[in-house]
Amino acid sequence: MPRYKESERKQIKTETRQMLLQSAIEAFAREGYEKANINQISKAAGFAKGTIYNYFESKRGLMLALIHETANAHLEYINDRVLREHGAERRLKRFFEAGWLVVSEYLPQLRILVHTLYGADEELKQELWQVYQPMHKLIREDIISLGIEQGIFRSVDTNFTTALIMNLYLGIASHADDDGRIWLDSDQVADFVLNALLK
Amino acid sequence: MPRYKESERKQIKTETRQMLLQSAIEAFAREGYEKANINQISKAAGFAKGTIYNYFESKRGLMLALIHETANAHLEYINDRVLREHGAERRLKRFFEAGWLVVSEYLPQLRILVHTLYGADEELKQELWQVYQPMHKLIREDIISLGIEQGIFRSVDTNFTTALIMNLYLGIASHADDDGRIWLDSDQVADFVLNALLK
Amino acid sequence: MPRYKESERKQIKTETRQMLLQSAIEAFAREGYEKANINQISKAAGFAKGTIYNYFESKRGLMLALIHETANAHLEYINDRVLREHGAERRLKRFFEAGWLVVSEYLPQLRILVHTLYGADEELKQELWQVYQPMHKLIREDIISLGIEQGIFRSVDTNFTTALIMNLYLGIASHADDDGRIWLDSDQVADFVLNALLK
Amino acid sequence: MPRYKESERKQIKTETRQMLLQSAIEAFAREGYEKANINQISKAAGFAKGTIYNYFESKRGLMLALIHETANAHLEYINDRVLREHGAERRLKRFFEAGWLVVSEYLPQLRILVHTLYGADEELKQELWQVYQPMHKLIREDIISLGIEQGIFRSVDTNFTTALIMNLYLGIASHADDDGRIWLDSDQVADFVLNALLK
DNA sequence: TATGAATGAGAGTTCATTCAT
DNA sequence: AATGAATGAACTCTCATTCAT
Repeated sequence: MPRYKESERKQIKTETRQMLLQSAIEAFAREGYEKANINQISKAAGFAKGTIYNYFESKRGLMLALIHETANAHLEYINDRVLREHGAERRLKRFFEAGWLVVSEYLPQLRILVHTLYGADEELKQELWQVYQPMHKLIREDIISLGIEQGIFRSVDTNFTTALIMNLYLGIASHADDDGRIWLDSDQVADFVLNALLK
Repeated sequence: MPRYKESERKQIKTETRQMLLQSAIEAFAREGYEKANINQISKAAGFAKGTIYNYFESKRGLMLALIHETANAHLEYINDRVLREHGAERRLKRFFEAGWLVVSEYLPQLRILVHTLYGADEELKQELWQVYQPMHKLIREDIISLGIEQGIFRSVDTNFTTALIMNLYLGIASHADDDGRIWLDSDQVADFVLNALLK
Repeated sequence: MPRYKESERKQIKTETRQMLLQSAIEAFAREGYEKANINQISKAAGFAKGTIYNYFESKRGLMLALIHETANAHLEYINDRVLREHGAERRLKRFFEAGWLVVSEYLPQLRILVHTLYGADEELKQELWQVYQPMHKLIREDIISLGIEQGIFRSVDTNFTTALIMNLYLGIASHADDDGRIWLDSDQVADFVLNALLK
Repeated sequence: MPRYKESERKQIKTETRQMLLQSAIEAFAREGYEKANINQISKAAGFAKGTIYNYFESKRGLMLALIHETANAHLEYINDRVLREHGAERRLKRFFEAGWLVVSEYLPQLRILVHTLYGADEELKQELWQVYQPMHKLIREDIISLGIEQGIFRSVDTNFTTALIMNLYLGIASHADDDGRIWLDSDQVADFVLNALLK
């Protein structure tokens, strides 16, 4: 049941905010944070320049909000799908599978994620790093450690392996084409990793 | 007719160019291409703001020059070290080892490389992609195909595996700290990959 | 939805635009297109330097807008006064008379016109040439051809004579002093031309 | 020191100077004074940037020198041809005829003349005005006054008529195409003026 | 004399942000 | 809440000029 039965105004505000965020996602993904233009974002969302400042403190505030909302959706999406499985091997495959789905469903958001993670803006990078801790935790504990406990994975360094997997995922996903298609197959990548991990 | 030695001028010109490039490398690595300031780059190199335009056509021209010169040095560095070995397994280890050395010797250049490769600027991205073809070729033909021929690697898809390796290398290298130290050990990464490749 | 009157905004916008144009007219007339400074034009109009770009695309766009608006006013002014008369001789006199009035009322605009028409900027020149076609037509058809039809002018080449008259007008007008006074009398010039044209 | 060596130097200096001037003529005619580029002028003449400053004080000094040298050549050219005749009518025809020849032989110089005379740079304009006094004098005294004395011209105001003639000449000449062709015939223009002047 | 590397004032332009309405 | 006119710092780039060689 809906936790937030709100007044009409709040509803409008929320809708406006969502439209602005959506517009920002497209702009940041296409142009990058620095080049993206606040006025264009507002206009593309159907509002005037100033409107954005009723919902976000600044361009940076907008970016931070966007990072948080994207991360939450992203984490939930992956979590759901991974934890449906109970074996480490299938969870790993699910991870890549879900990851590939994220790319096709949330392509621009993922692009922003990659730009930020590999970009020069340290503050944004830190923010992302923190906000994505749950995903690292998921991989480390609910996949790798689990696999070791289950006796199917070699006793690898879990932090190390988590980092490798995240890097692989992001690195590959970042090369998706404009329709969200990735030229590497999720199964192949999963197999590659499994080959390195399985006893 | 000039009375001074032509070579003297040439040298001054070369030195200035190098100082400007060095300054640009630091700026682009620290701030990213968009935020980096052309005038500050000139100033930081010890020249007036206009000087940079005696050597480079534009900010973008400077960036492109930098990409090309960095790539050439980088490629040569890796090539040299990898091709000293003749076994595929040792070559792979050498690749990561040399890669790790590159990070500590050419940290800012590598940061620029990563920013560009995972950034939003498609034109620069294309440029990088092309200029780094020789490194892809090195991995694909002189390491992976070789290993398969030598009968020590499984018959993996060479393009696919090359892409994975490049992504791993860049992804991990991009997290080097400011002294160029990488928290993942080159041997461990090589082992991870070898585990996935060795028969 | 906006709560203020839409018309109110429109008016502010129109007024600002006019002030910027006026300021530009003075600057371009005084300094010429190349030397005139966009920021100073904004400042002189009482606005910050960026404001001009809310109204005009670029320095050149401002110049083009100015050319068009000036030409329209100028053409209307002359047309009105010339076509009040019905004899070719009186129309010719009126043409110079009105032309002299234009100089005193629109001195800076006329200076810009002359700078442009005799300047090196081919693009602006073309623009002017096109926009002033109606005035050539007025002279050629409503004055010279008319005079020939009315049997009072010799059968001169109408294009040729139109060109001469325009050149005379602009050449002389360009030497107006800073109060818009021309040291040649409009009647005298008209008489000179009439002497060449009357049977 | 032997004198021939001295003169040789002067000769070289003069040649260099002439080449620079020639290059400047082309640049100023094509681009206008403001947009023309000192470095390009030097380069086009086959010299380095700095060389121009061995011969001229500044860009403006170069322009002034150019104005003077052009004017002298121009004046001499016209004077010669006009004063060969002894009747006012033929002198007037000769004036336009020679004027048309000047355009085809000295097209870029004439363009500079026109840009300057109708441009916004008051200082250059003044300079031109003064340097062209002899031509005004030629028209006023050796053509118009003469014609009146000879009883073939009406008793027009000589200053006034001189101004008209100069304006006609320059205005028309300025529309020469890039090969120096003028679309108005010199005889026709002379006839137009004679019609206005002859008794 | 000729050179061309270096200079730095100054130009046009962009755009995040403010704020009165 | 929404608007959009106005702002001005900041940026890239140009180019006349200087000067050591």
